[in-house]
Amino acid sequence: MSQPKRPTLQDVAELVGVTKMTISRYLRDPKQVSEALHGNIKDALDQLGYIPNRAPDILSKARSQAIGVLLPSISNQVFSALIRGVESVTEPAGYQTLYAHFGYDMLIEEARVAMMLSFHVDGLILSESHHTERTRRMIQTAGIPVVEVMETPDKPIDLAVGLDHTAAAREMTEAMIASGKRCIVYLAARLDSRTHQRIAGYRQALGTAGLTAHLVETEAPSTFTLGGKLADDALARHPGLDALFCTNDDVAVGAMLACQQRGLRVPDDVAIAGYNALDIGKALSPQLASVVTPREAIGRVAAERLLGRLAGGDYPDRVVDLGYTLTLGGSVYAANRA
Amino acid sequence: MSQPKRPTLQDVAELVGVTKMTISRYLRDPKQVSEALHGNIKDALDQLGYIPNRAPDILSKARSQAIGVLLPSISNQVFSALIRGVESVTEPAGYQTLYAHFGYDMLIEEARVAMMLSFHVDGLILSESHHTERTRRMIQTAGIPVVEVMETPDKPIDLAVGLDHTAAAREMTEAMIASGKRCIVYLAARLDSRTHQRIAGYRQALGTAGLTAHLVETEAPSTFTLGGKLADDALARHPGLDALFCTNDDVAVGAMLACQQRGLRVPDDVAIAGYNALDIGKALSPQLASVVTPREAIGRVAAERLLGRLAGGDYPDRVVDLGYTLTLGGSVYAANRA
DNA sequence: TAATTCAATGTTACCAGTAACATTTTTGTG
DNA sequence: CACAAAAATGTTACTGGTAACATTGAATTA
Repeated sequence: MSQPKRPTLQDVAELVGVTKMTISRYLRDPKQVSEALHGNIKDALDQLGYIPNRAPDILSKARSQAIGVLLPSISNQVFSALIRGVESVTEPAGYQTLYAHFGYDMLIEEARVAMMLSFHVDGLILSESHHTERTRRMIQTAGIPVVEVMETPDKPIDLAVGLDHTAAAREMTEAMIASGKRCIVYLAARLDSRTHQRIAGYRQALGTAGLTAHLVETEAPSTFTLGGKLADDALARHPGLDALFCTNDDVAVGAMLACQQRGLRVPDDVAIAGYNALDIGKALSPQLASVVTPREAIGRVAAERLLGRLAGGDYPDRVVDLGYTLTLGGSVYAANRA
Repeated sequence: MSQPKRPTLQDVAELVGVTKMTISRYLRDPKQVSEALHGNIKDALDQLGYIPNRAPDILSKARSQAIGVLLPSISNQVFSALIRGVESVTEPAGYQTLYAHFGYDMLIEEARVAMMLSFHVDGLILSESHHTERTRRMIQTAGIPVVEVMETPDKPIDLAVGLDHTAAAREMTEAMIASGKRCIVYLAARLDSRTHQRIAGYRQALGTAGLTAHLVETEAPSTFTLGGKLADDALARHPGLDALFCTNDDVAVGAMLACQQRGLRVPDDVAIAGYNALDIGKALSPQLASVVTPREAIGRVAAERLLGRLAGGDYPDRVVDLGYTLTLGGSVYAANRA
């Protein structure tokens, strides 16, 4: 259909009557070119519809001016704030941001990392801290900076920014115990590494208090309706339960609605806690108790450090812990109840 | 840190003792290389940690084997199914899928299209049907196939796969009227083109029935808590309202919870309808009435046609309408109520 | 056994932007 | 006005995978 092939800098240069180097300079920094040419170059660029082409200078090992972000799942509310934080830094710095997702699967992650590297991204943000050996080697070989986000791994590939999920889950469990609950069941969906860390924190708190852990778990990805099913299972298997600690807010919302539909009062009969403090929790009555994670800040700091590395910066403290807070009013402590 | 620079095909070739052309052939199709060499090549590839490099053949106008997908917002539940559909086609076909998001902003979309084109994606999937003139021109100039998804535009850039939002909203409104509702208020958030189409359908149905349209709207992006606020506003401004048609399920869930917290019975006092049929709607009681949109199918068909175009295929019927269905039981008709 | 065919591998050229260096033009100053 | 300094523009070389064509050598056939 469109016969006039994609124009090159050469085409633009010929139209203006200069060499392509001058056009290249204009594109990178107009101040390097005499003002007299600005108008002509702009017109020619516009007339031909020039589209930048990163391939040549990616090839001659300049930089791509792009960073890659790998997400376990696109369309997960948890990551929208992370992305906002990342782009609040990369955008003004003139870096493009490319996304891919790997469905919580290390082998797919490996393939996605290979793709990102095949496009010569200048840096990577990974949102998991468990990788295949080949993934680590590829990144090492590519020699680009990497930031692992969300967790605080013992052995980061390069840098890491996150929070201590074990501590957060422990503190939430302790709060439930402090409110008088004695039979706290943990509802777990997809058993990724962060879920395991949360379960560990939950177990620690129960152990210290001399209470028993009860897990109701599934490999299925978490959804609201799954939360309802898990709550039903928990009530059937542990009739004496007086609290549910859910691995995330999706499950918690489903669980809370299911409990209320059975006529159980929250938090008096059953306390319920979630994780991540999504907006939906605030729309419920009582409001959902949850762990507030600093996702936007994590994205921002991760991007700052990544770009810092690209600028030659050094970060001796390779792992940053940005902490968390708890919102307990509502479905755990009745105090703030509407 | 890693001084041994990224290995090239040349490095691998020298290790094996052949030319890089042989390695290139092995990578693209091992059958083209004698079996005797397979083991050696594999070992060398592994030992050096070779990472594919798309820049050279992108440059020499071969293809990138990647397609770009532009989403209004990453982390929107609506698009997870779309992506699943897309990748169910692109993955087996050996195409990589790159994502970017533009926050419902045509100018940001323009920048993202430019980025995708600067990386020489072979095709694009756009999830909006309104674009800047420059965006259209760039795509035209690049000469790559494009599929616009979700809507059924009158003048697609190239191909389009979606559904008729006006008809869907009209039918949902008609169903509410048929159930006896007379004062149906539309709750609208972010006024993107699909929202406008839905509002048009809502107005058509009301007009035909001789009823009056009432809009409560905001430019803010939709959230669950926003749904609650909009419902409160609607109840204050239209005390006689007996139904709420919400522009999407997020708003509808917030609205329904807010109504129930005020002691209103759903659907007897207030019927509530959403749009998109997300999982959360099924966790509510009564279940949320909604418009079921074939998002996964849209993604699949869009990707099939995009790859078809790349293979030289032609599609005289440029726009495909994949339809919709309504789920009415629950928050509109009490019939299926739990 | 010579001629033919084909599989396996090698050779060459190419893509387009830009870093580094070279040259030309303009500006500034005594 | 001459000459140095600075600004503007030009020239050259480089990047690495692969299409297209060339060559080699082994197998097959008349």
